[in-house]
Amino acid sequence: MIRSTDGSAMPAVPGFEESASAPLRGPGMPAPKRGGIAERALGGARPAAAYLDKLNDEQRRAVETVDGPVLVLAGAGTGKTRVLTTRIAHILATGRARPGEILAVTFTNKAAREMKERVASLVGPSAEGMAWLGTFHAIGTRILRRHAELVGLRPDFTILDADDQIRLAKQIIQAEGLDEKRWPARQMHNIIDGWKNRGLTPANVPLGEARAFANGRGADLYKAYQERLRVLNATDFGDLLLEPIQIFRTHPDVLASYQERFRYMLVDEYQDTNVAQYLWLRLLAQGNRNLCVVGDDDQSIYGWRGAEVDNILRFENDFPGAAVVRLENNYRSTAPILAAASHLIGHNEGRLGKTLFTEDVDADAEKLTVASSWDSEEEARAIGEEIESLQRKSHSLDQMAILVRASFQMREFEDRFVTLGLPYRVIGGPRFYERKEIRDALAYFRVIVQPADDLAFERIVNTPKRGIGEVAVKTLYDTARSRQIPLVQAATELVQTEELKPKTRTSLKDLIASFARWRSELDRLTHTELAEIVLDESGYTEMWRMDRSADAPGRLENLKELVRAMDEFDSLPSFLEHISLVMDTENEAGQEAVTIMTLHAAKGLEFDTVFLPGWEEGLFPHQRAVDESGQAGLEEERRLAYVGLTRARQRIFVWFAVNRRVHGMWQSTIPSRFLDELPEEHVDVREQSGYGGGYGGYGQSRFDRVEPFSSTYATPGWERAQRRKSQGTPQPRAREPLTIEGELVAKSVSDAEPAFPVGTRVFHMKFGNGSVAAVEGNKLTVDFDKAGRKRVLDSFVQRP
DNA sequence: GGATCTTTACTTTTT
DNA sequence: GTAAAGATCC
Repeated sequence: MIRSTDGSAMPAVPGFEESASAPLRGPGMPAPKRGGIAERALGGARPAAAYLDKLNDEQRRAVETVDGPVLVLAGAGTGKTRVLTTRIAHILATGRARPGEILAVTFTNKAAREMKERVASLVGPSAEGMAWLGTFHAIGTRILRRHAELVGLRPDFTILDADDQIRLAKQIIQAEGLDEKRWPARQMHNIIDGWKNRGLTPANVPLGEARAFANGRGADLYKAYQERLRVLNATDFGDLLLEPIQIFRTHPDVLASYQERFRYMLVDEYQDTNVAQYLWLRLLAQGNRNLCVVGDDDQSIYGWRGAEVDNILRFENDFPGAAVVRLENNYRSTAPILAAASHLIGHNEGRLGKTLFTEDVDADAEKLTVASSWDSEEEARAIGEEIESLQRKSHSLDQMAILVRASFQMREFEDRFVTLGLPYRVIGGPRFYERKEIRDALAYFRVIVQPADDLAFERIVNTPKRGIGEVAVKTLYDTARSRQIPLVQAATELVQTEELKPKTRTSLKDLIASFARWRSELDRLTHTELAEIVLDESGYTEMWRMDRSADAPGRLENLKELVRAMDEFDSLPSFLEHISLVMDTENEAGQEAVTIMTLHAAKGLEFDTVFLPGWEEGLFPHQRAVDESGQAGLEEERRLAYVGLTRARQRIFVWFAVNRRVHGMWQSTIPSRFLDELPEEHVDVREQSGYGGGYGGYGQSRFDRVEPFSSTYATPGWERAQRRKSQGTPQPRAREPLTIEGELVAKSVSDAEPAFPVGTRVFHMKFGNGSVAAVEGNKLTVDFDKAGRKRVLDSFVQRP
């Protein structure tokens, strides 16, 4: 995110709203209830201990139980963030620790930012000294940079994002001569990511799992991947946690220094921690055990990316004697909403168990509305009408949200709202820094700052098109790989030879010269000036200006936006450092609008009115969750429903469509089992007429039983995929000889004594046989029998 | 090397 | 149905 030097949030820059991340305190994140408890708690600086008055008994206990392990089970809307921030304020106010001695960890940058702001509102500017308040990854990076050399990295290592990781995985797969179709890079990335989430290094991946990928070579590929990262002086996101764990384990003195430094530790959203994060925390907490974790097992919805609800369930075992505080007093929702949410989540087993209650006894509180439509288009139309009707009763659009299970559902709402002229905003979708043009531009900057950044160089070497095609890139790679040098350096050497076609050679030479020039101007120009020059001289902006496609102007606008965003930082490296971790931009509040987002994205937010469409079997609970994770999957889906319900302050509309288009085919649906898990006494079933049938009164459900649709997955493609998965796959043909480490070392050592002295007969793939006329380091001048005199690299010739 | 055709996936997604 | 990535053709 963009922040000014004093740490306050900057107004969002226009254009950034396309990034569609949740606003800081825009419509999605409303300010606390006017005159409400939260607002009073936030009300400016006040004498010490006054902050405690604003808490209820349990919250106060959670704040004041400062020493020793504490588990705070905070239900939805029970003032979880307030407890965390007040606790920090309390520790500071009572002089137990200085700001720099508190470790406070969150999952998202947004949460970290909010926490810092709220602590600042309680304790004033000293909150700025909280250097260790941040995301797991930000703090991990900080630790790793300090001790990088202990794990074979330089302190200026680059952090690769998912895109880079997949490309790296692809290179490994190719280098190993595996069939890219059978073993997709994306899958390899997922597997490695999963291992890293579980704290597994290549050496301790369970044997069975290591075998599952690439005919038993899964762990080898992981190892190769890690080795590549070292060569690139890079880490991926998983390493930001794994490497510090490694350091802590192998260097007790380093661990001890951190255990001493962090006098108090706090963790937000503990139910979302994965094994690696758990191990990391446990190592740090073993010192003084002043660890306070806050979470809600009922809101654990990230199991699919490695979160272990078990971490929260077994906290008391890990930290015997832990104080457990339950926050159950809900300040957000009406009684019927809480009753519905509690009733639904009560169908899950294996909970720590909390019962939310509210002191708000509004006799007029609305029941939940459950309604159905003939199909998904009708559903969007009906919800649109509902929104307009609320709008006429002067409800703010900012206070309405449509929470969907899967992003494809958003489209029908968007289509409908465009027709109606109803303002909406979509949260989620590709982020600003994930856009192609932004990533391309960043790649240029990365190569300038870090010439060894091969992934960045490869990305832009032929973007815009400059005649450096597949063949040329492959030649670059071969050279780089065989000599263990970065691509840029390989390119520098290759252009001095005649390995490449003259045209290719010239443009590669130009590119390298450009990079050298830009790099030399790094100190002379401001980084924004340089950025503009780079984008201009490289022909990158020109490329989009020439592009006649509809989105080209928008992309140019994004590039301008990028340069504007860079202005907030004081140097190119600091900008790059920032964005690798904080791929996050502010959303301006702008016009009043309905929010459309996924249930996952909605966690932590609240709205007066919440629409929950698509409650159909197969979609919600999602078929795949049930198929792949069985009961556990179903329970996670139910928690997702719980999260959805508890986002609402006043009213909820649950919707389902009788027919929905699945992969382009209309299919009839079965109403979600979750509908029947809502308490009847708090639900108004809206009888729908107009599509025949109707429902209610007959069948097993209160909702119409419709023909079950044939499983989506009974399609030929799916079956093929299943067959492929289950079959033992034969070793695909080796595409190119494996480059073996020993050989490589031998080659680079050979520099001292030429492997091909003058007069040696050599063979070159392209130029045929010839004899060496001169040797200059690794460059040979060879008189070829047919092709004449050429300068080539020694790694391209062999003895005949 | 670039344009065009074909194939494939298609839940959720932060860092 | 659709969009993006990959393969194939020119």
